[in-house]
Amino acid sequence: MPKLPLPFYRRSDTCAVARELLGKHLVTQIGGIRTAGLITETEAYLGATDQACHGRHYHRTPRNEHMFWEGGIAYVYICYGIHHLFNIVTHEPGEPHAVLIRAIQPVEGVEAMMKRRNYFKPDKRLSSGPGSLSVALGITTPLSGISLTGKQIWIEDKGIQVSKNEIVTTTRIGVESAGADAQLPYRFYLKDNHWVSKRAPGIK
DNA sequence: ATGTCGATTTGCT
DNA sequence: GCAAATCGACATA
Repeated sequence: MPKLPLPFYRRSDTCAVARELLGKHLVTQIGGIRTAGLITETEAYLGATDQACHGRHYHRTPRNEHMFWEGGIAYVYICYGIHHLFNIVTHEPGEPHAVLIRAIQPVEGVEAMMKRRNYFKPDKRLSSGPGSLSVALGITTPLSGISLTGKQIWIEDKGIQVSKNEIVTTTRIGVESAGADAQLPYRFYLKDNHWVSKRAPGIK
């Protein structure tokens, strides 16, 4: 199955990338183990002008350096000291845009995911939430900056069609400190899908 | 140097 | 339902 090519990521419309990633497969081949899941939930972070984005005002640090690189690479950072959050960098070099992958539905290597997570039974918590899916797929900060056309992490299009009315668009999680930008509708998830971290109020 | 807080998860009260 | 876990960035000293 072919990997999504670089032009898919190198667009300036990061929200479009975030929406189109829904229904695609996120695949990792780490430590000789292949694991994959269907992307069910994403968030867009729109660079210099987005107050919730690590790259706001083009502010550059060792942690967020990879956000400024070319679209089509991984940006992995640590949150709350323990969680490794996986993002896909979009846009041209110099514009710190990215899509946070917030949840997946396990498809391949479920046994390996359960082992990594120390679970004995499949459970929604296995990979619904950005920190937990990173553990399930074996994604850690040393992988930040690697290409998504390489041999460790990539996206595959399985031809699953996601129509507009199957996508819930709502506000991002945990960005209260971003002021007015916390209200921006930059979070997307598959309606009716079990493997989503949190549902928007009143939406099944 | 020290303290606070975050794109979160978990176990225990 | 709450608080601990504990890295990197930043503010204050």
